[in-house]
Amino acid sequence: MKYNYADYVSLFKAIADQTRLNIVELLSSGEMCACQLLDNFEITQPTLSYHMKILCDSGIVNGRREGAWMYYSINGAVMETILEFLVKIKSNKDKCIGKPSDPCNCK
Amino acid sequence: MKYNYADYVSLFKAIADQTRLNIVELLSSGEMCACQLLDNFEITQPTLSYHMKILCDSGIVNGRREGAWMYYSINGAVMETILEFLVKIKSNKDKCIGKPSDPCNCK
DNA sequence: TAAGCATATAGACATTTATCTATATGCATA
DNA sequence: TATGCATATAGATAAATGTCTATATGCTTA
Repeated sequence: MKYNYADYVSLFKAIADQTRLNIVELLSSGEMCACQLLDNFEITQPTLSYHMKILCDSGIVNGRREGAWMYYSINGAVMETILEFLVKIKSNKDKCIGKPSDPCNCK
Repeated sequence: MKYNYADYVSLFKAIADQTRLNIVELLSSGEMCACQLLDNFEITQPTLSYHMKILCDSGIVNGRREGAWMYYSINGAVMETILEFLVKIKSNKDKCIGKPSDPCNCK
């Protein structure tokens, strides 16, 4: 899948929230159902549902329905995509050997 | 430096904005001064200043004053910290061989 | 020291976000 | 099929966010 700029922003937005980052951490140890997740927070069920929608829409989390239950898990491929993006940003500078520190040419 | 939970949230918040993610990408090719950055956007100088404060406060970007000018650059160590955090989240699941898929025990 | 430029801060404001309560939907089972 | 449980959606609302204009601060140089 090809990611554009706005996609990356929505990926980072998805994990730029205390509750959602916590959810992602919980899911990192394996699939969990919504009610199990809910036990870990002081939020209402509709609020969890709202957060899960944001996480699923971003692609970071996969949802799987099994009867009445929803099971959620981390999407490893999307995590990999984020990692590659950050590695690229981090290493661009390192690769640039002997870059002249251009003086600011503001008039 | 030791990072806690709220720190990671503020790191992701810092790059969870179109303008700021763009700034970070620009800085990935090396140090730039504020006025150079400003040229790349359709925002006012105070708005850039607001974004740079968020990026610097998070730690992702370093600021260096040289007379009247501010020079900004990526903080590689902090980028590395983010990467390690995401790698941990991604790999937790992979490491878990033969994990029983616990049935949901909601009553 | 006075003027000018680069950057930061303050205050106002519109938009977005996270949360709740109430209610709808949809599956399972008595 | 009627009831109950798991989850989703709608609507309201308070707080946070991103942007602007106006102004302050602070360095540099004529």
